[in-house]
Amino acid sequence: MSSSTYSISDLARELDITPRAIRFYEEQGMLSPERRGLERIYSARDKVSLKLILRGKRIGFSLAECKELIELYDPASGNRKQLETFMGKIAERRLQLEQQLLDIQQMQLELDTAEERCQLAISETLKNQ
Amino acid sequence: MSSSTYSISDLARELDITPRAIRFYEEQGMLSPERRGLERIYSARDKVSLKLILRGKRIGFSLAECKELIELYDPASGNRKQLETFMGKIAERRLQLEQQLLDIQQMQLELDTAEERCQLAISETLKNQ
DNA sequence: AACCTGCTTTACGTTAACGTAAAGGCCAGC
DNA sequence: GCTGGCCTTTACGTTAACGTAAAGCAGGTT
Repeated sequence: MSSSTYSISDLARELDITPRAIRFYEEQGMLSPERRGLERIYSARDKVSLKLILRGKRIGFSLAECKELIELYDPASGNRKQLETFMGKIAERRLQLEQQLLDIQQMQLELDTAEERCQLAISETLKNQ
Repeated sequence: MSSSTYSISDLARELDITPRAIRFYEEQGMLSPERRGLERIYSARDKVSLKLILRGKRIGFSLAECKELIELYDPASGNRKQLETFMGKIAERRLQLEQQLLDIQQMQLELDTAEERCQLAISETLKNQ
């Protein structure tokens, strides 16, 4: 009960993922929770890692990339080259995002005209009934 | 040579995808090019479909969703319910994009401080040499 | 005729990110 | 002492989106 520890299902519920996923992330070396016997005991730090994973995923990073992301938060890693590499990836993803925005805007325009055509067709159909 | 027809490798080069991918899209019912014997002959319309697929993918749509997207451009499809369904998906993706932007901004902030800490650590190291 | 180039089909392989089933340990409550 | 819940491990299964290898046709070149 020491204020900020969690069971696996605690975290699963709170972060809205399955226990299986959490164990999988551990299997991939992204987490290493304490153990009480067999039971996993997660710390606040583990929770932060999990949140990083989820955020990374939302942005479109692979789990491997999310792992690098977590390692940046590891005090043991003062590696500068890695940091720069990673900032590069962030930049890439930014460019991708911009492209996605353009794509969405373009689609929006096209859907607008498609919708017009569609509604026109519908009203024509109604007339002839 | 009738002005706007293409071979599979023409399109592959131009759109920067593999012939294998193009055939795969056909296998999924997203394309149905003419044939001259066995050889596939692509029209301008096929090219548009391919571009729609690629744009859809960039936005993060699955091929199945891209297929729906293409069907919206099919004159045979004046189906309104489908259109509304699809506009819904677009809206969803928009929300996702907004979340992605927030995530990236958040990461950016955190990386900024991480970078500071890192450079501080580096300069400390240099002092001690 | 031999060869090369580009196209074709068939079909098994691959990667990521888990899902899911089977089998069992540990403890609270009835 | 048994049931129910939550935890565990092991291990095979799944989906998407192609990759890749094998084998062969068809047409132009040397």
